[in-house]
Amino acid sequence: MPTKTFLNLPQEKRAQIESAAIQEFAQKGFRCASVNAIVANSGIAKGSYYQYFSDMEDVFSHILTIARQKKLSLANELNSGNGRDVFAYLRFLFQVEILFELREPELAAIEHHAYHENKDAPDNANTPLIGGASFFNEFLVQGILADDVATWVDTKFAAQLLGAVYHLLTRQVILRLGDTAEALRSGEADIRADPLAQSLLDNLMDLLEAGLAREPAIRKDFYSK
Amino acid sequence: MPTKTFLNLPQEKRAQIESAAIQEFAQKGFRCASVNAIVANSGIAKGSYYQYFSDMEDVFSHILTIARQKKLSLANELNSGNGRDVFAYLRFLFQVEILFELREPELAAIEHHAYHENKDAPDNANTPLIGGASFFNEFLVQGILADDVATWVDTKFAAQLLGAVYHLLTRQVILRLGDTAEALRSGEADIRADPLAQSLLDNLMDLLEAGLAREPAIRKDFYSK
Amino acid sequence: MPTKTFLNLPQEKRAQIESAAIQEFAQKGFRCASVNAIVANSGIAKGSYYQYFSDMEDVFSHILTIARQKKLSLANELNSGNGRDVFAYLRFLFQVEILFELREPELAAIEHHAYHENKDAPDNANTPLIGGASFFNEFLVQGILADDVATWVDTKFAAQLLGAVYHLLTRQVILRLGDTAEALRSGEADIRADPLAQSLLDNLMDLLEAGLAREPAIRKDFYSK
Amino acid sequence: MPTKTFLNLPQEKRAQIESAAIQEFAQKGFRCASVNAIVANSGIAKGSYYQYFSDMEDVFSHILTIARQKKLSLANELNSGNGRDVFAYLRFLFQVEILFELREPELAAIEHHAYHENKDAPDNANTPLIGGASFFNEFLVQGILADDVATWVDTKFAAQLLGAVYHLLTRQVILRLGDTAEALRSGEADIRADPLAQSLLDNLMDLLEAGLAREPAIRKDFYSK
DNA sequence: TATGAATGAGCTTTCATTCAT
DNA sequence: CATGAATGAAAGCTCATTCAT
Repeated sequence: MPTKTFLNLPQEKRAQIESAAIQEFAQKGFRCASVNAIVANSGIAKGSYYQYFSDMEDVFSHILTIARQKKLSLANELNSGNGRDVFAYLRFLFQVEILFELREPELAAIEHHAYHENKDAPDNANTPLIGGASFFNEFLVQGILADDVATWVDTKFAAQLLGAVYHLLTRQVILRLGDTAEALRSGEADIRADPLAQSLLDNLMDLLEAGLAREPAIRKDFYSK
Repeated sequence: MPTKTFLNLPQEKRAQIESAAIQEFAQKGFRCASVNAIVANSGIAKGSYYQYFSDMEDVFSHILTIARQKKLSLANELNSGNGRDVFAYLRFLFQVEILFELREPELAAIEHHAYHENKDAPDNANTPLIGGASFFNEFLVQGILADDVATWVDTKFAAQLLGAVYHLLTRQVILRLGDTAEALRSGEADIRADPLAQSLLDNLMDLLEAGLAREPAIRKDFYSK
Repeated sequence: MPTKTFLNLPQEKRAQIESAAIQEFAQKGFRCASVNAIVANSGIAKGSYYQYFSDMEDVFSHILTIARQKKLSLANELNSGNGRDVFAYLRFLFQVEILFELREPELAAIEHHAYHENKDAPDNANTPLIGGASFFNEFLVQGILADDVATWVDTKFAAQLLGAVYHLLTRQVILRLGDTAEALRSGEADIRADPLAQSLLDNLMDLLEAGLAREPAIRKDFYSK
Repeated sequence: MPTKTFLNLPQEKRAQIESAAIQEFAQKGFRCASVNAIVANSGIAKGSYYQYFSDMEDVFSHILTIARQKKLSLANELNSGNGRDVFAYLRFLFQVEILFELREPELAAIEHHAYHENKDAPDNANTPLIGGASFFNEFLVQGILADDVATWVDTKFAAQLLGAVYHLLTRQVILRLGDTAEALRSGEADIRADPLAQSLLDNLMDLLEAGLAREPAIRKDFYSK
């Protein structure tokens, strides 16, 4: 955890340092990140860095926490209510991730790195980790209980699948968005209403849902309509 | 590309160097790999390294080519004939990948690293890249033509999905294999006949196929049998 | 000398700081001691250190003074009266040193360090330095005057010898004490009465006394045989 | 142990590096010695240092070996034959040490540091360690066997005494030598013949010998008188 | 062609000291 | 008076690369 010294820093300075760290981690991931680069980009003295953080892990998990919080607040911002079925919620989660990737591409990149390096922030952090394997496992278990997900599904296995999709496919969605991406990023367009985004999400959800939902045949009818 | 000097090296010495590089890349990936470590583990002189390779990229793509070849020969070894439909072939591909991960864990790790770092070997390489996005895209296109894959499927999109699964889920399968893994690795057991392995593959294919195949309802009948 | 500010500190706080410094000097000696370590272990602010002491020398000689005082009070505690001859007194001094090493091992270590680094506290200190060369020289001079020490003895020379023994042999004595050491340390046993301790002191004194006493000629005769 | 690279260095360069290391260790001892200082004084690149030595221990024990060898060759140079009794040999050893201190003051200082920091070179070194506790212990055991040393002497204990004297008193002897020191150092005067040196040695030996020789009882009688 | 010594920039980390609050 | 944030120099050590042999 960052030292009290760091947490008491004037907002501006703190942001500067965090931004430098984010930039570094986004480019190089945790394993190749360099203290020197962070120090150089944040404009602080080298000695100061070590008064704020004990080591690289320290900064990294701090940044991951920031990422979680940002994503969480984005989710809250986007949330239109509850009472949705599991797949609707999954769709919602993907929307959040897409927006997160658009608005905070560096933080998203860091989370992806963390996912592949198995460097998720420790579980004891207050904010839950959206997109991790255990998150999706719990999600699927709930889905089965709610009768949304087929009982034959191996939840741990499928959770891995969802995790993979979550971390690798949203980027693909964004590539397809083209100019719309900028509009979504700036808030000019609403992802919940944008036709292109929704059509891409349809596509993604079909891929997943048809394999997970109880009655894919019904939707097939819909598509073949 | 490695220099002619390197390619003319006695087989044994070449293997030594390649092995050292493989070990290094498997541990640290491309970005964090160190020349020093490779040289130290290969028992060659520091200067020799620079006479064999122009830079780190050079070694890396050479190793990737080796990985491709090893996987390809494994595929050939496992291949029992043709005439299969697309999903049977996909199932076959996963079997190959699982075996590859068991037999050449370091090379597999390197491929995964490469996949996530977007460091696939250049396209001009002779051997095709099994598991890349363009590979799966072509695969799905053929699937549609063969009437195995639903026409509504966005192939590029689904190819990404397959890639993600391919690189992230085989490891999960292996975890489930338990002791069987060793038997498969040693050749004592045949993955094409092993009940546990096949049951896990069923699981995996169901997840994918039900979402991709034309008539998932039919299989549902099978499961509910 | 520590600043007035330091000397006016509440007893408890002062003790805390001194204890931290003692610990540091005992471990690393004067030359390798670190300001950071002292500050960290004493729980005071970094800036405060520089308000209490001008530099490292300052702390060090302050600690040496403490050591002298502690040893002196130990000597007084142990002292059973006067009127002893010089060798009896020397024996007494060794007892003090042994007890000091047992009861204040860190302070003793610091004194040893100081002795070998020629970092005795400055002479202007009020408390005399037991164990220094000039102390033993004066001691021997008195011994000659009292007719206890042979006149042919070069006092400055022999003082060095006593100093060396004093700083290097007491530790050896302690090693021989075994379990008795703990009893002496705790006060459970009295060094003046303990048979093992006294026997070791006999040994030590024999080594010294036989060489310092009045009539080497007798022994000379023996050698010239 | 220094690397082969170092041992193959041109004599001149090696000497330069060793000299820098010697200077550093003589000033600061092992614990406070700095790689940077050695590098700076030897005129080599920082990277080169680490190609020669693995760490500070490495250089240090190399230097200690040099010291032993130099002292040994000095002993051989000075040696006038054998068949001496133990005390004559001890006297010889002190002569060697005094000359060593005069001719190689830095190496001598390093040995003293090592003695007090318990950093003697490992025993597996080929050259024996003159002046260590185990050396003197063996020496005294031989003395008893040869009937030169009194049987009541606790050899381990007395060995510590001799070690202390050896490392702390020779310097004192040198202080007394005054101008003669320079003559001895340059070889102009022979320590074996110089009256002042011999008289100081007489003094030193009297101090030791009278305490170690056969018949303390005689002196005891004197004291009990 | 093979070698491995040489190098200085770079790394992470600790240091003693200052100074505004 | 007490504080502790700020700092840059310096610590030990690794790095990729060159080049003379």
